[in-house]
Amino acid sequence: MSDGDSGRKRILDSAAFILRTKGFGAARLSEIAQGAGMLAPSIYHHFKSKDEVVEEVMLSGIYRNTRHIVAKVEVLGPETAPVDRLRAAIVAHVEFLLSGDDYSSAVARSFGDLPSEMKQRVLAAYATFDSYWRDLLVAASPSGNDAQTTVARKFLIAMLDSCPSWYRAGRLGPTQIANQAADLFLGGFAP
Amino acid sequence: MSDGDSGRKRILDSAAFILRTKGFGAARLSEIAQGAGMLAPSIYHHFKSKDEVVEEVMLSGIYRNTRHIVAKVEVLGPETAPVDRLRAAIVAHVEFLLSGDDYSSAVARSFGDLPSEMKQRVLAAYATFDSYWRDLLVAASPSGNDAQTTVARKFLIAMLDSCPSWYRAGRLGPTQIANQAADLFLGGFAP
DNA sequence: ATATCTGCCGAATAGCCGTTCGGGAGCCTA
DNA sequence: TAGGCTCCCGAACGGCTATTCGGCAGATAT
Repeated sequence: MSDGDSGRKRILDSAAFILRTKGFGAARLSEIAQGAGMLAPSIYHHFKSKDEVVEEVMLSGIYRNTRHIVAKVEVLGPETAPVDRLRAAIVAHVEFLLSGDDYSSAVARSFGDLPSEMKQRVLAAYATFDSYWRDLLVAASPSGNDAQTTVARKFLIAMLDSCPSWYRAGRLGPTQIANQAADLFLGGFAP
Repeated sequence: MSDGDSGRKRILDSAAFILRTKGFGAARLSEIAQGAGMLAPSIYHHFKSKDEVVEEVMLSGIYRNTRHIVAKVEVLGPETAPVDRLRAAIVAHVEFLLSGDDYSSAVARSFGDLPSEMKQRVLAAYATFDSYWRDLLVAASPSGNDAQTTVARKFLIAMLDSCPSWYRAGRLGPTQIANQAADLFLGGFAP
């Protein structure tokens, strides 16, 4: 959010921050504008509506989150065990969320509250993200049961996405939380 | 929500349903009133403000959810292993959420979006619920590490609370989902 | 210097939503 | 019959918010 950035980017950065911290329902255009160093009407010079700003934040969040995870997984050798690929994805997702990326956190926080019309449009982009997780889980699944991995995926993503809502910088760093998430999901709490 | 109920209860039931399905940010007083079979101003005969309605829904949701879980756990004999007590709690929580209790689902969905002032008040009631989980986890924890069980608790509750947002009645019933949640959390995905 | 384009502001508007107020219908009590 | 109480409605108000519009400063170009 430095002053050198273009007005458009400043608006998106500010909106991502607001959506992450306050959620969609409490995101006011005036506050987004303030974070971008301008007043509310000035936003309309860059965007057609408030919803357009929000939608672009959501799409950016999904894209960059997906890119980050895929990169961290695919950097592993092709002979890496599926479980280790899944572990890498979990760690990458949590670290990305907790490292302070407002866009991905905004998605985790506000996606469920989006107006249904916008939600369906964003869902198309989300499908890429979702199916990547599906492939990872299916490959690593011992049982191979389809319904089970689907439910497990829902649980996993909900679990990981909750991080930004309760994590506070303290004794445990993002990497430790990320590894614990992987241990917990893969190995269980009381094996 | 039958017609025989008092106006006050009809309002609370309707509000719980709205909060569960649309979330706090999109909950309109007019829609709550409509679900209760009346018009918006009539609500003020029973409650002082919209926030008061919401707060009572949250408190009821927490109370009845806690009661339900505690009952299902404490019915087990005193010699039941801690892991089995934890398992019973997980199953009870998921079943309660998915059985269609709007109050507990409303808490799971809308608690994070509450205005901070109300949130702190509700948090006091939530502490009972939270500490019960803490005790269950500590007792069942193999490591006994405090920070680890705290993080595990956050992950667990987030995981379970997400159920109402993605569950659709179909092949898998609430009980099956509940058992799978317990298996997943306790045993892990790829042990 | 004139014209033009970009990026922003000030003022104003329209709509939605929570809230207030006065009153009316039904019912119980005396 | 008269009074009072419960529960609800109709109308209206005020505040907040997204949005529109006209204009102005600064940079750039001609």
